[in-house]
Amino acid sequence: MPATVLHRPTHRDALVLLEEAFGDGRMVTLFGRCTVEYDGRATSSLGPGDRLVVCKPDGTILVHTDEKRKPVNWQPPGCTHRASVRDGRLRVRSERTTPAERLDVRFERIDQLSAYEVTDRSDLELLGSEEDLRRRILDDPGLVEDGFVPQATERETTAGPVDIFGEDAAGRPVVVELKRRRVGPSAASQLQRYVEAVDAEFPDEGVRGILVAPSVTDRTEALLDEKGLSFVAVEPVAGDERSDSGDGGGDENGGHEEDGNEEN
Amino acid sequence: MPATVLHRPTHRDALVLLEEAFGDGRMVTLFGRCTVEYDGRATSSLGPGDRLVVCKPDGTILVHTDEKRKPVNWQPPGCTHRASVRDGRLRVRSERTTPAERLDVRFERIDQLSAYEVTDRSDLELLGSEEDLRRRILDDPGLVEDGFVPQATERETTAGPVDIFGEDAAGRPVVVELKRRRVGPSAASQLQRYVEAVDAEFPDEGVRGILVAPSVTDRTEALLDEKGLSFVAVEPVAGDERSDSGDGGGDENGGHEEDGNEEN
DNA sequence: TGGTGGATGTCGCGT
DNA sequence: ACGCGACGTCCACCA
Repeated sequence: MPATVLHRPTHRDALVLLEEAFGDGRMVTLFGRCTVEYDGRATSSLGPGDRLVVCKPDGTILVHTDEKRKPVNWQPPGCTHRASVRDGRLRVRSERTTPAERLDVRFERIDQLSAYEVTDRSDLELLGSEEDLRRRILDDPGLVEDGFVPQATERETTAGPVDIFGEDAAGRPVVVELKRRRVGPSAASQLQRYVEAVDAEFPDEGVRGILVAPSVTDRTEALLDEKGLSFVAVEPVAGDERSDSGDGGGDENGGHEEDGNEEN
Repeated sequence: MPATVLHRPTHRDALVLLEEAFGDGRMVTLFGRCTVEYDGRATSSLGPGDRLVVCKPDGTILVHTDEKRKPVNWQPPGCTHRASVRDGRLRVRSERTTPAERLDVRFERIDQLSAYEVTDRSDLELLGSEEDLRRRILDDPGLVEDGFVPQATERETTAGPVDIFGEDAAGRPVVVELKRRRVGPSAASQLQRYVEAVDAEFPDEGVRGILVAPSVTDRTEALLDEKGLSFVAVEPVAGDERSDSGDGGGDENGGHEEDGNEEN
């Protein structure tokens, strides 16, 4: 029984299924009119409205409105959720400690409650992260600069770990900070902190700092100049100069389409 | 009709309701076994598994597994979603430009499809943000330092906007950076950037920088010292010294409870 | 458990 | 549209 659904259940019927599902480790979705109160790292209050509430077996709760990618309220994994009926109304409460946080969802009307058996899970494979950029640089250090020799990754300094530490053609220490996308001032400051820390380790050796990213903003460029730091433009993945390549077919007719010969 | 649900629909039946719902501006949830491909700012691939897919009328798509608060895949608001059936299988595609991004969800099995009419919406009221901390300081500048006089908020500098700009008792310029929670090295660097920028505006006036937050990490403390910056401990909301007050009742018995006299 | 930094971060606000 | 910084950021990793 992969999915159970109750249409416009009473609050008591909803309670029964909810507790069953919480016990089973099933994922639950609730849709209806509700209010939400949160207290913990901050405090928030949300008046009545129609929302989708998702309860995961790992303790996560999400409250979604019809807009935006982020939930309007939530509780992170590891929380304990509990359902009850007060004054004839369903209430879902989620709590945790460290930090102490509580979320209450009170339903005025329940349109639908579903419980899902979740069995399978695959791992996400992702390409284009900073990790991929690092691999690219280590494969071909010349992308940073001719004669650059990487010596360590995540090298510890008093200011924190340096993405890539190495030497330039002249044998001077080089600190490389990697970013997978266009960067702002904070990246320049981060690099500067690392360079200062390494500079204290290697006095009078003229430690250099190089920011490697697809691009930088103007203000960041100025900041780098000011601090004597460099910038080198590299994309996180090889052929990716945002060339908008691919999509070689004029398909994608809108409307109601059933079956189609186009691959992809 | 606030909620429509199809239990184990055929892929074609699902298609019909999906397109109807996309057209109506209804919110949709799909549960079933699917694969997900994403290409855009990065590239990702997710093998078969049981997931909850949420499609919002504003163009948002979320793909949730049974774990974690963040969706394993998603598309932000403003995207265009479209459903089709290929080789007898439902596919939901979401696309946008700037940046060019595409998400494909292909279903192997559909356990449930629901469409919800979302009518009402209230605004979230939140307490304890940096904004609240700012109000606290402006109400009582002595929290920062005796004799501190705020002169401007969000004051522009070449390095960006300063949270609170003012003068100390001796008439020296003061840059205040606010953080609602315990801070790390990046906040110290941010303050330093602002102080340098203001210092260039007021040469030889000895511009001061003060970080106002609940607390700082050790390394950040050292960083502040090194740069001649100060730290002042202030909570974002008044009575909030994380005193763990309240909860003055031994209620909260677990288990199946229907109705209860406890308020709250 | 806390520190540190990445993220397809998202989001709002200003230019 | 881009720049910039906040966020109840979340999250993995590591001491």
